[in-house]
Amino acid sequence: MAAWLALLAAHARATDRLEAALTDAALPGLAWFDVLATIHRADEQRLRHYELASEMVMSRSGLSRLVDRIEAAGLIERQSCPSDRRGQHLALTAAGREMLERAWPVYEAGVSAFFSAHVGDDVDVVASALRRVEEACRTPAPPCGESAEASGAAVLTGA
Amino acid sequence: MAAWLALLAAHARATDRLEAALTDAALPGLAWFDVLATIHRADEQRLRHYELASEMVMSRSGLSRLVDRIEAAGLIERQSCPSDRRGQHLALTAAGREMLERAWPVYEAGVSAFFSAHVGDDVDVVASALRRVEEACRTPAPPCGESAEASGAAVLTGA
DNA sequence: ACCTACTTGTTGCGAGTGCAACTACATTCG
DNA sequence: CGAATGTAGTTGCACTCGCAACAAGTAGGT
Repeated sequence: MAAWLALLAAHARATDRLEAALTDAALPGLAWFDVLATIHRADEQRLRHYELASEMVMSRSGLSRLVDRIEAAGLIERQSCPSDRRGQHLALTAAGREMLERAWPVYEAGVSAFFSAHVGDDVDVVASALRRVEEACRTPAPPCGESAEASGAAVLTGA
Repeated sequence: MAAWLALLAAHARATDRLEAALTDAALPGLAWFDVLATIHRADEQRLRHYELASEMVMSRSGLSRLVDRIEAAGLIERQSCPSDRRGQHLALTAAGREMLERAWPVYEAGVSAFFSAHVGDDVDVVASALRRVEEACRTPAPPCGESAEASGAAVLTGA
């Protein structure tokens, strides 16, 4: 429980600081950066809308408006998808790639200063533990319970 | 950096799940719970507004409105403070204490199911690492730099 | 005492988000 | 083929939050 409270507090403080650092550098916020970086990591540098929604933890409507804003800023563009006429590919523009390259060092330095430096040698342990948490919390609610016996809190596992 | 991404993802997924569990149980969300629990932890079960704001990571305006809502629900009450006539003490009502007792088991079970269970034996290492991060990110910008030499990213430490 | 500077909490406003409803398209089944 | 069901993305609405501006009160200097 103490660890959980520490997670909440550390996340809140660190993202606050990082956001402030990005703003000070006249760069877009974490949400924009996350979109740009996620698209950049994708295979062909482009992603379907729903793929992005599953990577980021965000509703489709929120993501739709976020994409609107980033597109209006000229950093990404919507490309109609030939194989599925209702879908769209999201791709970085040249300006988007440039922005990402410009923001990356600031982001990296911020993470280092506000997070990595204080975690120190425990970084691997922390990373793997948090990855386990993320992995376990990824499935929202598969209606048939295949994990309804682990803890006494069956109600909490999705049912 | 991988650890940072894991922190972001784990936090987002876990809080999402926990929030959903609270909603399913017809309980108030994490923010309300945080306020109630923080007041409960305080010495005389009451806190000044600004003390609460420094515990939670929230602006004064946001907190003011949040307190409005919780007070309207009858869970806390504003008491004028005798020693400082502009300030107010925030205290739990009987309904607030009852709500906290009712929410606590659900919250605890959720943290256990979505977080603690997956962290496992590394819980102490993770907790202390995250506490270090929180501690270091707490001070927003003390104008005189007493820590402007630790990393090369002097710009990021508050200046 | 009085004036200035700071602190505490509230309010107008704009920005961002989720839910539910919607359109458009795809897929499946009769 | 044609209807029913499911999926992708957008939009109306309400809600929450932070910033800047504000009223009320305190603290310090002359």
